[in-house]
Amino acid sequence: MERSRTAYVILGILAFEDHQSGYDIRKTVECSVGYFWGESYGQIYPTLKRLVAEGLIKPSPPSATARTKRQLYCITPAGRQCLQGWLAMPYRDDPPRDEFLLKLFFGQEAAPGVSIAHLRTFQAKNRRWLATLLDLEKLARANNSTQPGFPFWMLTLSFGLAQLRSAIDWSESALAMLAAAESSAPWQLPGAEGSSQG
Amino acid sequence: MERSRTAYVILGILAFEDHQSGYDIRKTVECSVGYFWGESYGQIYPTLKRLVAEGLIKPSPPSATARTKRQLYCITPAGRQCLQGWLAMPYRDDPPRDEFLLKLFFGQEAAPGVSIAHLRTFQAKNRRWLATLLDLEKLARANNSTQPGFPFWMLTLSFGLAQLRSAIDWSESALAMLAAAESSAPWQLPGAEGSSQG
DNA sequence: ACACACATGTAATTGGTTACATGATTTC
DNA sequence: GAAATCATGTAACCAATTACATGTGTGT
Repeated sequence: MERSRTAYVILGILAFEDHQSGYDIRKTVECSVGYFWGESYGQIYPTLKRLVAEGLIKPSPPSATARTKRQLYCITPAGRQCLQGWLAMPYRDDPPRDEFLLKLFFGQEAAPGVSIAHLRTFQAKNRRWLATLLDLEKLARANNSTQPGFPFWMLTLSFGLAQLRSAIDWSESALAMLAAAESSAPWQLPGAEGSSQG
Repeated sequence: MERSRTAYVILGILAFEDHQSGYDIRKTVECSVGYFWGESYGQIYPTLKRLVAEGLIKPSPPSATARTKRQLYCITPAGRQCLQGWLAMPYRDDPPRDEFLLKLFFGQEAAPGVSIAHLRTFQAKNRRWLATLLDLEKLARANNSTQPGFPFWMLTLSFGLAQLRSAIDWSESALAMLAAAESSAPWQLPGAEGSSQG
């Protein structure tokens, strides 16, 4: 019963905006749930066919005004029901995987400066994300605030903002700590030449 | 050059504590980086063999006091160097994947109460994690505070604590919001019978 | 006609989990 | 010596990415 979650993402996206192509769906995913979910074409197109075969979505007839051959889809009642069923099931936690934290954890084994560099990258990425989400928020408030799903979108958005702010704050103090430690005590590395001066 | 990260996790673990078996390593992973990384046996054992073949780790001879046949390993100088090389490379961001947020995002399509239930689960899980990390922190401060890697461990730990606290705070307000919305306006679902009172 | 971006699709690969099978140690 | 747990390993499977191949529309 439990299949690839790509199917449900597609259903979810089509549920609040019908008549999208695979390409459209990918883009919609990117700029709505992109902060916490991703889908690739290699996953989307096959799934679209399967969903059609199962009657959960159907190709929508090209509208009179359409001047391209792109295949658009819309969700069927069965599709909505399927989506609803999935939503009601307990969510599953994907295995945690954060390579940044992993490298930081092993920081003692790294050459001097490595962890600081990672931290700076991390900080920059998080700031960029923060800016993106803030833009998105403004945009959403302006254009979509009457949509029925709006409160839920805002919820996930505010989660992202909170996490990012907390991550950025943490990275500040972490950087301060590492910088202080490095200048005061350029620690020995078991197998690295201790030459690079502070 | 870039291979499965399992290899580096193993190297990293052995780098600060030698003479561990595959089983040990798994356990060590779980209770050190478990908050943000996981490894399965199916991944660890084959990798151990490969690492031996490549000379990055080696089986340690059973000590005189050992009374079991478990195979222990230690890291070689080449292994340390390999680890160091990997640590110095930019970390890669794994594709984001958070099913909880996904379901919350589609909350409008869900039956009443579903999102609230997910939120409560989320909150409970986060509180449990928080307790776990706090325990871990106490333990680490008591036993390992003189270890050279300690500052880095604390860094990842404090990151986890900050993220969890922010997540819990958010979940409080999110729950409040949803509860208010549900009681004031039990919204219509497009395809659900609108019977359930309150 | 040509170039370029838009759009769709597929095949190969992979990193990883799960489930299963089995052996070794301890405990009662 | 039977049961329970510790420990090692493998085989099957799977979701998902990547790279690639190709078609389609648009602007010049």
